[in-house]
Amino acid sequence: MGRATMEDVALRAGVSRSLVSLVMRDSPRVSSARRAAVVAAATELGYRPHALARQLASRDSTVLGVLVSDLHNQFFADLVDGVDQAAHEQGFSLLLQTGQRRVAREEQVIDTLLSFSPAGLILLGPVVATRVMAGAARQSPVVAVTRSCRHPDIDTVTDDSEAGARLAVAHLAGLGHRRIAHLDGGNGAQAALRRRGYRAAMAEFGLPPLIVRSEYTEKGGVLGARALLGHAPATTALFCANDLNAVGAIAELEDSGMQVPAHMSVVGYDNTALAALRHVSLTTVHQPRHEMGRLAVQLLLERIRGNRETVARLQLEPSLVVRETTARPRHTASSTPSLETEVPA
Amino acid sequence: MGRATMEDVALRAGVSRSLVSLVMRDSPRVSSARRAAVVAAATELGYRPHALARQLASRDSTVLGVLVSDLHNQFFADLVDGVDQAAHEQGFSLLLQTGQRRVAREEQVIDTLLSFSPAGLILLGPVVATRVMAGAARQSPVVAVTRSCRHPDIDTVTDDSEAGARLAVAHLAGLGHRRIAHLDGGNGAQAALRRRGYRAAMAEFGLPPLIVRSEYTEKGGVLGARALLGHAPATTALFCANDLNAVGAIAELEDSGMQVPAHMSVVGYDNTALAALRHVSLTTVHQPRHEMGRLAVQLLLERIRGNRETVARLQLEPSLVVRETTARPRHTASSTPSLETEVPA
DNA sequence: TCCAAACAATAGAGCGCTCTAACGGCGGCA
DNA sequence: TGCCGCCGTTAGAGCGCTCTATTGTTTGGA
Repeated sequence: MGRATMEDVALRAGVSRSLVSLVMRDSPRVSSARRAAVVAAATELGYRPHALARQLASRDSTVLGVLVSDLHNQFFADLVDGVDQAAHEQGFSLLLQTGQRRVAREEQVIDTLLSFSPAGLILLGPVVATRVMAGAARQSPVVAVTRSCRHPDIDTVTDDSEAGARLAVAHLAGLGHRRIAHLDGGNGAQAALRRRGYRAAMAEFGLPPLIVRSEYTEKGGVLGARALLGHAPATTALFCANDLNAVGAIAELEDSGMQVPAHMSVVGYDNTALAALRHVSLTTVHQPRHEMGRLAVQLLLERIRGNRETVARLQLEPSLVVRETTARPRHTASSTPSLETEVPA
Repeated sequence: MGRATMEDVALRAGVSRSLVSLVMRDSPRVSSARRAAVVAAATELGYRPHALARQLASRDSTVLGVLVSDLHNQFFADLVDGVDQAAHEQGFSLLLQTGQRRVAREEQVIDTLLSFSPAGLILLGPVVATRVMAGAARQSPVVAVTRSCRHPDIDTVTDDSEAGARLAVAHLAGLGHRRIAHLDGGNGAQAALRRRGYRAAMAEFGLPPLIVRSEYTEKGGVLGARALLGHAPATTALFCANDLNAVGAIAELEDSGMQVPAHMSVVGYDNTALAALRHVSLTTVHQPRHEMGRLAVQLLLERIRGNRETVARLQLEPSLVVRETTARPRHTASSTPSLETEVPA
């Protein structure tokens, strides 16, 4: 397998190794004659620069370390995709490992990633302690995505989940709903913010909040909806922790003979491909995850290239995507005329 | 950021660099006294071996290059997850890039991955020409997943898609269906095999085949179902290219007033998380993708460790997962009694 | 005609590690 | 007592590249 080295190319082209190096790096100060000779020799030998050796010698890396919480979750897969595309455009490669939502494993992964001295580190939905991230930040720039964190050395990219929750509540209230419950995301990332946004929005509309403990999974949605039907059967609308949770809730509602949206309106969060499926057609809050991945890379590059020293905390605006799981409540015509003026079309 | 080197540790521990190297590699022939001193010095300095330098010097890599076709597709995300777990267990890291289903990009990605001289290359659903894979195989062991390929240097992991197609048809025929159509996967990986399996199985049951050109996407399912309803409205069962395709088909069927499975039974392929959603509850053919990812790593390690010289072509047996989108046809009771004997329960 | 400046090319010292060969010191054996 | 072999340790030569400093070689201006 012994691949050709720079030395081989130099020998064949009748020049020094240094000259080959210059050609490989597209230096302008090489005569076109020599350049041609080197290029010819290189292609003849099938030469390809050795990335590791290059990075060792030049001590700047073209690798970005990526820790992703969980690839089973479509949301993170999309984030990785955004990261990959942006990195690819800038000539970077990804060294990727999954953390499986376990703290110990994440710590180990961060350690491994750092041992490659990457140009930067991107943490997608990390659950590890801020202290650990800060430790990593002393070796290499770090960006955390979907995880707010106040450390001055760690850039973050998140969506404004409070605003997102408000969008959902406002939409439902605008349709005339008054009993709007929230199946929350438990201890998951951003769950606290969505809860807070929900509470604030409900207060704003003068409605009583009702939060059911749940989590970011389909099963969580099933159980949450079941609990809700038991405790508060009069509820007419549901704001779910995320799309997966919403789909679970819908399944449970339908199993108990209710129709969505006729008997219950449901809103999800994330606007994953799942929500967009015609068979599901879920009204949801859009989080621009592809864009978030791209931005994470951009922030990293700013640090790598020394264009920025101060911390960056990007918060993207979510938007509402109305599909077919939300509608006016059925029997509340008498209580909603005042709101109708706000909903022209 | 200047991190500690082996030299620093050696100096601090009062030993040679070579000795530190031995300790870092857990060599047995180091006195426990010196070992302790080195370990102490290393932790004090926060020393971490430099993976790149190590690989350059020892010329064996702990990195596996991974080309993944498309992370948006849950199927591939799951494959990557399996690969990641197996690799992690064996102390390998993944260098990952996506090919976006484009040949040119895949070629470029393979080139980039090789420039890191990885221990091996895993191609998940590649669309690139066999010739290119063979070229890569001269630099490093290569395993292709979900892509059969006859080259003697390229190991493969696939499912037996012909058998999978047969499972689907046998299930539907067993329920009493006679007009079973297939929305195919076009030029996609394994699509030709599923077509062939479908044809063979239909022939086996003495049924007339009907193949509608489609693709591995939701939209393909929508369009395919529409075309089917136009051309062959008497069809009572549908075997779809994959789950995504099936979900699209179901949406279209429901939009045209049909009920699944009352008016049309639908079977998918892959058994992705999507199919398992209670709201979808799709009968489908299970492909053990997590396992396939693990096996890919295992094959690579066999080559890397020199335990095998001959080509390996693993073909996994798919299995049928019956859920709620398949049932007996409605009005064909008179034509099916002969089949009922085959379906005891 | 001469020298400075500009340009092309190269030598050689690393980058942080591994690994072979060799070293010194010790105990065991004749 | 002398020699051999073993063990723990180390020197030093790379791995394939980058990059600074330096050497030649032209060119242009005075």
